[in-house]
Amino acid sequence: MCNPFYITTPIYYVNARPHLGHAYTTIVADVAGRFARMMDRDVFFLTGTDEHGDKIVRAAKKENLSPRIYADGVSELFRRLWPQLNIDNSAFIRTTDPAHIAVVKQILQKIYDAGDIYYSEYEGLYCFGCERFYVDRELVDGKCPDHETPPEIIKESNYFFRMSRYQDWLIEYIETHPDFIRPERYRNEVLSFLKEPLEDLCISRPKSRLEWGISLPFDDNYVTYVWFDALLNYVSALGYPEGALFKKFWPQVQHIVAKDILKPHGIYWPIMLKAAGIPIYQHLNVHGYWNVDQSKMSKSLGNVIEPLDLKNVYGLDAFRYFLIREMVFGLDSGFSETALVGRINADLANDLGNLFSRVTAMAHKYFKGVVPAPDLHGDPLLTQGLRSDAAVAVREFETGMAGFMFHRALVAVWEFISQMNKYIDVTTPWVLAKSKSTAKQLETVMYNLLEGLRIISGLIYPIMPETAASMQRHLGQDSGKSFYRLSLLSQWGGLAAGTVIPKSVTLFPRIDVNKKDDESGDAAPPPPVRPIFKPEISLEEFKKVDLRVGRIVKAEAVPKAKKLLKLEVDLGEIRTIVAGIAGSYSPESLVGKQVIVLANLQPAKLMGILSQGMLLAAVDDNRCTVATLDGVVKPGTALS
RNA sequence: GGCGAUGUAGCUCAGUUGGUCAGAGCAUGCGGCUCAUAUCCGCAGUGUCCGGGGUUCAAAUCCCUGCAUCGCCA
Repeated sequence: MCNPFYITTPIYYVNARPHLGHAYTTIVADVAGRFARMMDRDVFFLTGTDEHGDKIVRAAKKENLSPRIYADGVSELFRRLWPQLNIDNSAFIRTTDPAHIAVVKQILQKIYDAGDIYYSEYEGLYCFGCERFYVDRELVDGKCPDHETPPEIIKESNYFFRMSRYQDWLIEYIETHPDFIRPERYRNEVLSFLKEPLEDLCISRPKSRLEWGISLPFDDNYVTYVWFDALLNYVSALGYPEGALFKKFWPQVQHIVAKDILKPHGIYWPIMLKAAGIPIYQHLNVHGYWNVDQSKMSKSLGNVIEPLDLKNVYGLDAFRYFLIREMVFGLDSGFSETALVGRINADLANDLGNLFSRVTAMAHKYFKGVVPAPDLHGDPLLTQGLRSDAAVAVREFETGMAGFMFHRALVAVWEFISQMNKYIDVTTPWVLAKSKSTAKQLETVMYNLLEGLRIISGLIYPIMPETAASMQRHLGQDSGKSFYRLSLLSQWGGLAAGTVIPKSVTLFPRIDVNKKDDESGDAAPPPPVRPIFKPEISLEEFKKVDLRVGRIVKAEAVPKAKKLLKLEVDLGEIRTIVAGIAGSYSPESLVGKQVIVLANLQPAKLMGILSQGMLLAAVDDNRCTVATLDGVVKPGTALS
């Protein structure tokens, strides 16, 4: 195979858990990737997670985790979601991967050496509470909107990427490549933004403010601005600059993003590529938002419905179909259970499912499940009718898919499904079956219908891969083969006469809307918020942790420290432990308490005191509770 | 505040260069068929094409203006 095709989703920022928007983008990428396989192209499909930056540090702090552990946990949530959505990605990149970090440094150095990065001092309004700069218009009455305190003017030096130098180049590039950014509305948005002078991009953060990032190769006092780091994943994942994947797939790349990150992808990214001497990507495909209408969600799952949970209720293929069919790529769409059920009943159950069921049932009734041979010399109305309709459907499907107008591709398929239903009505196989004299016509009609189903099953493959395979099996085909290749679908007559087809099947059960309403009478408890767990470890790894029972024998406040207490704890031997629990415990209340101590933690100095271990405690909204035991045991007893 | 987009049947939306352009799907009503998941097929609608003004023989389609919603920018 040649003709490489590279498709990407954005790497998702791990400050939030996966939601419908992430799922949509990734399903679209999956659909585009599977379509490329239909075209016999060699596909590389990349997704992953973006993990650096101060928002991650803050999100981690909220959960009382280190940025690394926190990012590991959320990244894992994404990684585990994709198989549930039948996402066929080739790789999953993380910006914390060492290989990615190395590429970022390499490219930064290259751009720096070329003179497109410079060092400069500037002044800004900084809120120490938020640990970030604000511009005037973000302030409320001159105060930070979160902390309601006036920000301070501070000076800071940083590195800047000379984007302004490439402004005219980019404008010209977009104008000479009309569908570089599509749909057109987003291209216009970028162009209108570029009418104003482009400011250089600050691409560093001093480590005094932020440590969670990739160090600049030419100044170790700074880390890289998260967008500059993140965008480079698209090339680092391919092993830039010498990797075989990079050489094969770049720049045959289609990026897919939601409209909120148009600017980084439409402006920063092409300029970064240009500055780094890398060929520019093919297309940026921008989609809109899903507005979730909670009022049109049934309450049977709880008060607030996660749209993603509906895939478990109604089936994954139906869910994928709905997302691809309902949203006009580029525009916003409404998401509701009502709309989902409407699509399932009308399009999937009534039109496609029922068509499949009635045709295969007739094949059994009239031919004992053996595909008859068509009579090619009969009435052209019978022999040719569906043939040209199928050709039109395949052609329009291809145009729609290739142009990222997925809903139009599906409309074309459903037009053909409708023509199939009409064909049955016109040819009336049940009448033909009554007389021996019309046996040939019946054979032709049934062959054409079964052949039409074969083509439909191939066309729906990228959107509903499971249903496509199921249809193939029920047409007596080997569903493991690449039946979805467009070259096979554009040719009529691929189904062999004599093929034995299995019993009829219900592809999509109809959903009884009234029944659904009855069930939703009582409000169920809200679904629990699933916590973020750290990545799995082995028992061996856990055994490295030495937990002991300790008894606090002495406790005193540490001078000048708000939160710290100095404890002496009996673990069989007396240890000094400094614990940050003064906000919740007075020293005297602790003496005599039985606690759990991490005994083999590397000692650390806190306020000049060497702490030889750590108390286990649960922290909830800044209040902390020390872990104790259910009964009294000897100090120094190990926990396991 | 600047720029731009959108405003078409109950709902979701098509309508390329002004002249069968007043449409599709869903929902509604009626009729037909019985192979099929009470499914399918046919028929029927209803619309001040956001309001107002203008250009033209002719405007949903072009221009101006107002309103509403949304987006980007400041």
